[in-house]
Amino acid sequence: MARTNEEAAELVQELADLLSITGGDAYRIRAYEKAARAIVGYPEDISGLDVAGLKKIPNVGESIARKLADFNASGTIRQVLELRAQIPGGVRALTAIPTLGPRKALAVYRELGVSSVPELTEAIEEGRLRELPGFGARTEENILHGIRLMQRAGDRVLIDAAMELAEDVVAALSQVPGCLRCVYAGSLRRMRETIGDVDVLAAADDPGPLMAELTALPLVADVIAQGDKKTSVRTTRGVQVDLRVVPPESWGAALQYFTGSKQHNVRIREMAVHAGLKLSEYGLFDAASGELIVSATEEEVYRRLGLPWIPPTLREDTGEIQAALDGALPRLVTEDDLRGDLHSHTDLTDGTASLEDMVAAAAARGLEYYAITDHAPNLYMQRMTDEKMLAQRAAVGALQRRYPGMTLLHGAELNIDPDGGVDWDAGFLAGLDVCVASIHTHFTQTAEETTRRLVRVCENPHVHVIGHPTARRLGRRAPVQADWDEVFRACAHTGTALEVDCFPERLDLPADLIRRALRFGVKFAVDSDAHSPGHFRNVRYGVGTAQRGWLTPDDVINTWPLDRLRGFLARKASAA
DNA sequence: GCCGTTTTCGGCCCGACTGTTTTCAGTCG
Repeated sequence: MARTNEEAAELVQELADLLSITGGDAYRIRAYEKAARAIVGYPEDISGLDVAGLKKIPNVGESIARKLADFNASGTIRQVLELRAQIPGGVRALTAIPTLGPRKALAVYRELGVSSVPELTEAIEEGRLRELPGFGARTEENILHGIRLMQRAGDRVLIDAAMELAEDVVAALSQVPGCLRCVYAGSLRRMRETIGDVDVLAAADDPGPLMAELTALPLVADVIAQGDKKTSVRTTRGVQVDLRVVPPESWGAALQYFTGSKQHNVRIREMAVHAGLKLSEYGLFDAASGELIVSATEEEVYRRLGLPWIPPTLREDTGEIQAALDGALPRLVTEDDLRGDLHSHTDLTDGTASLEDMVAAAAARGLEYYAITDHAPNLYMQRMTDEKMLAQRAAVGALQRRYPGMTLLHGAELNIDPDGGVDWDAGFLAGLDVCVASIHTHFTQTAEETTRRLVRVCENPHVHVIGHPTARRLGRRAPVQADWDEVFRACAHTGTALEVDCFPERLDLPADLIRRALRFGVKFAVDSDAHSPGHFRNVRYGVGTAQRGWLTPDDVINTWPLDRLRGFLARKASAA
């Protein structure tokens, strides 16, 4: 169901992008963008809605509702097709390059005929770009830097896109008669933040029908390879899907093998060799006799090697095997462990849902406590004021009466200024239950400056959580540079938690830094940063990242009972 | 194009920063 909304939202967003290139009214473009975000976040599947139902989506009025009805009927939007005919798709792709927006994209297309990233790179290398009015050497340099940033993400896709694709494929294949089991494996099962290709594993005595079903899926653009054991396809969005079909008795060994990582498997196979065994995707065998020992479940395979089952999110050969041998594997935090959420937005700032709808959705998640933390005034575009904040506090208080089972917390997402200060003074901040503070500007300070900035904000007695600490956006913006050990030391010392932001393009703090911070005794908050109810779906990815950072429930303050959490929040203020 | 305790028109996401310019356009959050 999520996909319908996302496909529709993508078309509306494309409409906004194309209009911004052709030069439409800015407010109209913004209206499309707002609607697109609201559609993604809308909890209901829009495919079953008529015009009247569609108009209930925030920021969707008569005109966009009719376009969505058009989409429901035909799978596309007529105006999008018309605009695509005027502007090549490659030109829109150019606007994905950081520092290159719609106006510059149109200029290079009109003046130089450039309509793809490779053509743009070539034009820059030939020095043709700097000839255009409004362009110069620095512009060329910045664009090249932006292209490199994009290419570092390479052909990998964000985890949510890969996950939705994998779940669709698994659902389709599971329906095939003779399919005994079907799951996704590979880096997706390990919850890597970006995914190169999607690995799907199935068990069946006869692979034929499964291979046929995969190649016949509507999302398949072309078939790369097709055989008895393995079939590879590329989807219409350019993602490769590999399907492996194994006999049912090999299931455990195959799942272990295709989950990886490669490095983890190398170590595990070495252990097998030392024990006089041989491990392959078909099972664990006696090396001498070739006799099958175990293969049905992952647990059996690990156990026969003297190991407990190792969670997929830890299988990176970064110490998990030794920990398993020592009986010291962490009890990883799960989505079920989360009692609360400490970072979310409403339409008072840049969220797309009302306070009432966000709180209702939080209650539906079964949360015991939920913090509303809209943006603070220094992020000027959000137009927050003291008055709005106080009015929201009153509204939260009134709403609390309707939710006896869930405690509402009122807070804010503060902006960390270049020196480590925040939006409000101590007096105003003292009236808030919880404060997240985040970097939203000045991303290119030196490491020394950013370190000082973050340490200083930790020392603020009213700041409880540092939001998306590296401020990275995968494929869009590099992380800020800092002496992280110094920051972690300050967090531990001051009792400031670090956020694990669940947005797929953030997943910030990243797993490797989480693990490093853990050594300093830092606590964490796994937060949705939801701007609409639909964003609560992202929590699984943040939990995956937390697991990759080896976090246990005790490390994550929003798994704690409310009393313990309040103690953590209060200790900071009382230290002032 | 959306929205409305400012209600069917006239607001709406404003200000900083960068790089290119001699006064401002484009991009970003």
